[in-house]
Amino acid sequence: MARVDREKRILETALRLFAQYGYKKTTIEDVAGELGMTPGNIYFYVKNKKDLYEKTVGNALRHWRDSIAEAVLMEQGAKEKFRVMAERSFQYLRDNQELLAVISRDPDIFTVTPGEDRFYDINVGARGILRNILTQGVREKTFHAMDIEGATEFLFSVYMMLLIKAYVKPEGEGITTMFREGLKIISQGLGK
Amino acid sequence: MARVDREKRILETALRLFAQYGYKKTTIEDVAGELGMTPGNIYFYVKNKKDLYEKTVGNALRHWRDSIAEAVLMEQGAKEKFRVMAERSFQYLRDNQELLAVISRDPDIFTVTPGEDRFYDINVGARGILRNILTQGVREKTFHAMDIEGATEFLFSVYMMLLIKAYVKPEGEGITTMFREGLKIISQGLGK
Amino acid sequence: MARVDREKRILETALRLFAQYGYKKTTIEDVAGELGMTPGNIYFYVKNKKDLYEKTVGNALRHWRDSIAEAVLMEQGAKEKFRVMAERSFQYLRDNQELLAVISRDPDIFTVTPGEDRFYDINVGARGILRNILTQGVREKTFHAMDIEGATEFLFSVYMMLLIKAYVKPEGEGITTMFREGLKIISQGLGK
Amino acid sequence: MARVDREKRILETALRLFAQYGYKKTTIEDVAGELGMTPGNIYFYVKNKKDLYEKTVGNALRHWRDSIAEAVLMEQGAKEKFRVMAERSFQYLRDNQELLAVISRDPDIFTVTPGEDRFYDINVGARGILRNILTQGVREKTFHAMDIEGATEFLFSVYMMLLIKAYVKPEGEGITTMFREGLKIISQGLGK
DNA sequence: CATGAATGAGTCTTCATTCAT
DNA sequence: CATGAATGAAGACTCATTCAT
Repeated sequence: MARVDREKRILETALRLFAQYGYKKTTIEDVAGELGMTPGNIYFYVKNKKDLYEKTVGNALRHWRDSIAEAVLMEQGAKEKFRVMAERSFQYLRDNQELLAVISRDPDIFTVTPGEDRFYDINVGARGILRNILTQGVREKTFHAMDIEGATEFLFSVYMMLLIKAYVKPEGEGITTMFREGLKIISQGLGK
Repeated sequence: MARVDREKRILETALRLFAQYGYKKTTIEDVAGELGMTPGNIYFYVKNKKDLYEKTVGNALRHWRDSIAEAVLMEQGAKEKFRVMAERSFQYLRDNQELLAVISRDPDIFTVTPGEDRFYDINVGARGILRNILTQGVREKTFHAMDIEGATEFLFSVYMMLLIKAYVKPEGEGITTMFREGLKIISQGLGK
Repeated sequence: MARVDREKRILETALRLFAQYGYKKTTIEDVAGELGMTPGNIYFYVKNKKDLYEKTVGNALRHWRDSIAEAVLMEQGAKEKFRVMAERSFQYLRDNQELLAVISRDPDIFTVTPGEDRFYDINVGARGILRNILTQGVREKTFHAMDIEGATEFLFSVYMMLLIKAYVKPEGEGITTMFREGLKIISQGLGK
Repeated sequence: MARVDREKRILETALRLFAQYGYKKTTIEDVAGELGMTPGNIYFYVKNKKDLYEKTVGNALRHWRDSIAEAVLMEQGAKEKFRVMAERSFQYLRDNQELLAVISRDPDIFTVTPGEDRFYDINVGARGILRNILTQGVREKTFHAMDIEGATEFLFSVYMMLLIKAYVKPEGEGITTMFREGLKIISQGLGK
């Protein structure tokens, strides 16, 4: 029990530091120091610096994806599901801006490279949620007919970009109008 | 003359290496070696590594912006200008993927932070082109009424994102359908 | 009983690992892991890493020496004894190549340093067997007259070297002809 | 000129330290400190710690081999050449016991592994000298007929072993008689 | 007896930067 | 202008060893 707790604390601390300083500038010593332990001891829980990073990000992504999936499950219609998905993502990342900062520094996290993907299953899961909603919407005739794969990828990317802009680099209030306009354009383009 | 030429060669080489390896992993020695000179000598042209990076990126961005401005000037209608702007960006970056790769690694390049902006004037110029087109389109009633600032920011970001996806991280042919679907949604949302 | 058994298993495992990786690269954790125990627990049976090494080697050398002594006891003539000694060494080490590998990595094992010798008594015992045979051979006039001490040391060293070459670093079949030629030269030089 | 000199000094110092402490326990800092330079600067001349070791040993072996080759060239008959080769090796290593110590710690230096050999050409060269002498001796009927390859390998190994015993681990005066007896046996076995 | 966890001292290696020549 | 050489500070990683539980 204790072991798992300590590992959890390490991953949380690492997430915060990676978010703040980036991979290169975050040292193992930083992480250890913050937790009142020694650098060497980190290696008891983690193989590598890279391993620490990957465990940290994977962990955070998994929580995020699960939170969204859970929220979507409670709705019925495609439009509702789409709205809830957007809202929950928005809220979740508002409360977990460290994850967002890490994503913004390393957008390859969401790149589904054919073959060797660091977070393959998580990525597949995240896109799967969106894909299901679009599929349902087209079937219900709530959405225009569309190429599901392409639209999924596009919306996923646009949405992540918007969130990053919104939270990570808040350029004054301009962000709000950008948001509003962007969603308007997307909605007009998407729905019937 | 010689001095300027040599500086130009340095910036070109640096761009290629920053694009390929990123800021941290590109060493001054890499740049020097590629040019057949010594690390020490680089410091004759540049104050430090960060200075080299900023000169390199600024230089490349300026060329890009000028190329687009020039193309837009030749057209009359807003729709035409919009189309030409998109096309020229597309072509220019197809031929200068190094710039794109650098942008993709450091998206803050386009963040217009009030006050301390590394590439403030270039960013203002680039957005200015798009803003003018949208303004003209709304005036001509070719486009829906919209909040110009917000829409500019949104479209600018989406377009950069699409280009990065297209050129920097080509995920097979999936990118093509994503492109098609994305543009369709945007067009439906934008035009009347 | 249990205690002794566990210690025995530790020494056997350690021998295998020291043989494969050498002293420095063999970690206490390696040994413990191989046995399904923890590094800390090793220290219950052994004072030190060095202590582990010395117990391990000493143990293996003792078995080897005893096996040879036993075989030699069964023969009468010096020539027979010499032959049996060589054969038994050959066979024993063929079945215990780990010991050989350790010797080959740390030939000082056989160095009889006056005073502080890690394996003094074992070394004395091993050479004693050979010395007795030579002494008997000279007395029986089966062998040339010789300086017993010098010849013992020489033959002991050559024989160990041959075995190491044969088993530890088999350089293809070249080793066979080297063996044949070497023994021929030695025999011609030794016997009448 | 200066560069080569400094590299030479590094290799000489490294040889002394590797001889005294072995590969693992010799630190880059030791080498640098001994020369009044910083660890980092060593890496200006050498890629790696392993690279330093290999350059060091290769350099020393080459000198040794050349010295012997030179001496052998001055003699005519096979017996003379054999004697001179032995003598010169003996003398050379008496004056360069650091090389000998390194060899004794890492006998694989002389292992001609099929394919990837760290000191392949030097090994081939060294054995070549001995092989030529044996060939000539057999042709001149000064030596018994023999398998040249096998005999070369055997004598090479025995000789190296004797030298190591003689210089690296001098076990009192016993070594002298061992030497005498060993050479007597070998000579009786070799010559007619 | 055994273990999990922690420590601390070492060691290699990288690289931006400087500067005498 | 250019170079070769040097520095110094940082940072990742290893592992023997200890000890409370």
